Amino acid sequence: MNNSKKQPLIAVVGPTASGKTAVGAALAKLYGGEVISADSMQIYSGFDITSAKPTAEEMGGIPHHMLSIVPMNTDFSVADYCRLAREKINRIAEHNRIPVIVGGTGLYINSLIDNINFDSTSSDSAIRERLITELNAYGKEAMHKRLMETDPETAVMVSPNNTVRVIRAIEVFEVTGIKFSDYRVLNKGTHTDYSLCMIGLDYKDRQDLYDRINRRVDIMSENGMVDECRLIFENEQLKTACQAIGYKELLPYFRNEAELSVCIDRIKQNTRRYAKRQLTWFRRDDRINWIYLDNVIIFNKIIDYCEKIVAKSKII
RNA sequence: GGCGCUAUAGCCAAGUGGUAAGGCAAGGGUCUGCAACACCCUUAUUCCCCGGUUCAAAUCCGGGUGGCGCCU
Repeated sequence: MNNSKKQPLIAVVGPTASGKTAVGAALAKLYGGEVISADSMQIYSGFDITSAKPTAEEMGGIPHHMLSIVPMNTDFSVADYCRLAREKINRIAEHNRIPVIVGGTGLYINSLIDNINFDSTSSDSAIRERLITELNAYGKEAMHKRLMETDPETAVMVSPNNTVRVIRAIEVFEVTGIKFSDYRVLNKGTHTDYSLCMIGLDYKDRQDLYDRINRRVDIMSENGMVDECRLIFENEQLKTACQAIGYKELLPYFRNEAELSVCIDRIKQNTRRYAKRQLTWFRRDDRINWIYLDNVIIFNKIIDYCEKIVAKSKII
């Protein structure tokens, strides 16, 4: 009912290599919008080929935001993403244009549209470093036990092996004095600021997606991914960006510890697994209208489907 | 043609008389400041086939079939 007051927003989501880039740009063109990328690796400058950043041609003259906005050697987090992306959305809205979120990083997208609150300081790198030192000294079971004492709800949910989450939960408690389980509830967005239309791209036959992924890795390789990563390997001190698929699998090759073809196969495999994880993230969101691309050969057909979905959502 | 070795999941395998380890791949799931991260769960009623011995066989015996190696 008060949907009309909310900012309309289109989101194009899906696994890697499903074709989001082209669809996003086409929808932005169709509705007079601008694209906001939601990709945790395309955020970094450099890594143009490796992270499959849209080319100028693919952007088709449509403004794209949140691409190449931070140097590779800096830390970046969801909180930073939400803050910056909201600024962009507000500016686009002021010009009465439609923001089109396009990306595969589920955490970024959900945090943004579901209004999760990251404002209160609840991160402290000094404390985190100390906790990691303690983890190395006492072991993961000891850290998990410590979490169990202060916050059993979270401890039960998180395996002792999942040291990343265990440490974060302890960190939140030490910084804020609030249990992570309560912190989650407190910061949970109670509403969305947007009048949403979410479109998901996928393939009914998983093998079709995997074939696309394998092919794309070969193409990226032909287009200079290896040289791009080698240059970064030789010149940069990466922080968060060192997790990029493509980069980390090539490291053994740069160190003369593995053959290139083995590393390329590894990139394909890790990309496939990543796509699978993306799908489990997005599948649980029933706001998403899925389009299955298996037998769709003509691109405009996809856009026709999208148009119908957007019309039905009545956000515009 | 003769001799020897071998056969366990999609792949690599452990198991040599007591009721099928493990790894990889695959599938499903979790996710609130590193998320292209991290983690969790599932996956052989059966061990190439046929017969025998035994309370009990993937394991021992005989035969067959496939693979590998050597000899002629």
